[in-house]
Amino acid sequence: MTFADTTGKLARPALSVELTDRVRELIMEGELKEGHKVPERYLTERFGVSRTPLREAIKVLAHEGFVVLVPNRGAVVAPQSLDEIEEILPIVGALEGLAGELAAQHASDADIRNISRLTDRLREAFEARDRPTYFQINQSIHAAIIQAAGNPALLRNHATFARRIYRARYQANLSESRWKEATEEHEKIAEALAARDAKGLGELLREHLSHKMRSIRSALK
Amino acid sequence: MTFADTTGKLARPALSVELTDRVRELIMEGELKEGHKVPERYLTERFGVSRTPLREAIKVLAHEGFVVLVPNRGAVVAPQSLDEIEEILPIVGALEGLAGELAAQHASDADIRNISRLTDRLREAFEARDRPTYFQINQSIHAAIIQAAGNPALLRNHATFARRIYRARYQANLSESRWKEATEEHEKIAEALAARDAKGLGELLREHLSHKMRSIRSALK
DNA sequence: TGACTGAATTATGAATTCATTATTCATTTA
DNA sequence: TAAATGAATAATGAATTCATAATTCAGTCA
Repeated sequence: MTFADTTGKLARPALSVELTDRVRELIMEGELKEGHKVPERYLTERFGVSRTPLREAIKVLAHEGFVVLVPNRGAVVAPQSLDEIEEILPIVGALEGLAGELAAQHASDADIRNISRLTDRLREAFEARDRPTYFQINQSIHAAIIQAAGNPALLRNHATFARRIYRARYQANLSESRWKEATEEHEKIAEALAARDAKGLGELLREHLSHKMRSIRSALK
Repeated sequence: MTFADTTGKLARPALSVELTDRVRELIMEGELKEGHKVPERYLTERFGVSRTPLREAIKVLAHEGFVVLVPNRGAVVAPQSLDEIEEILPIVGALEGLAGELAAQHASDADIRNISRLTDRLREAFEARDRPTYFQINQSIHAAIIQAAGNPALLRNHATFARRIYRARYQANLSESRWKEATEEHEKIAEALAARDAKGLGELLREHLSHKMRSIRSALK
């Protein structure tokens, strides 16, 4: 007997899994505000479920770091302090650095072309000073590199951490000079990938994220 | 109103948190065998709890990757294939590399002396060809470096991944030549830390783990 | 007024119950 | 005999119930 699911559709996922994603979105979108309690009753009514699967979801979100459990007082949305970001962003950097090394080894030529093309568009968005487009392409590039690494556990773990600093990473205003520098770093990243320079790409990505950290730090202070 | 807990003892942690640790131990010790179902009924009776907190624990373990949820068929202990290890160990390497960089910056002088002393004892255990002691000290050194990094999120995340490959990492027999090499690497690691060479230490740790991966791969093939 | 007390209310943590889905196993049929 | 059927059994997912802890709030007293 095997669990292989050739249809992929007959059994729908457990409610708690669905709820984990939905509640996480509420936190990321800021509807559930940091420092506030997670309103169990409201959420069960909103999603039309009982407390059991919701509480399972909250346990998982606590493990991801989105909420903090307080014994006998439920869960509180974890605050997004600068300290939090200083903790998380270096981890994202280490993971993206590894992703770069793996991507340099495992990426398909199509992956590389795709990232190269995205990098060209990133440059165009910078030249046009089009921030929303820039951020969106930037995000696509980082996602594509993680994807190209071909390591599912890395992909999942990165996603968890990246989501926690999503706003800081993509909504922090960056200075003109840092913006230019970041664009140039992305071009070097695309080159290292095309050259399949694993070590170099890993190093470039770690530095890129480290610069990003510096930029956020100065913006928030 | 604040949640500060000056006593740290009055409220005991939720059952589900306790159960997460207990069940994880059962998996790590091999009592719950990979590929087998997680026996809900047996575990509730063994621990004297109801299914509710146990199932919350299982959800968290699924998120950690120790078990896999199968809709309407409960949870299965995740297999420890070579593929799994090939996925996880590089992530541990990236995290330890970061830990090294941070430790080089933030470690106290006492931390450094402690790790240096442990490294001396590691050398002695190698000279005596005392594998159990070597493995135990080895583990202490890696744990001390992560600790010294002073990043709680990194500590937690590393622990989760490290536990998943615990057996492979510390019980895989290593060859005489690799053993010698690993011991020497540890001495370089201690030196780089003493010199507070962040980049160098990060690089050394990433390489150390990468060699470990190679050693496990050849042992399991 | 303003801090304190304690009953009423509410929320939480956990056990239990219930509906649904999977599994087992005896029986039938080719 | 071997495969197929379907009733009986067991396990799962989710809702509900229950005991306990926290919070609120009216009343008391300085």
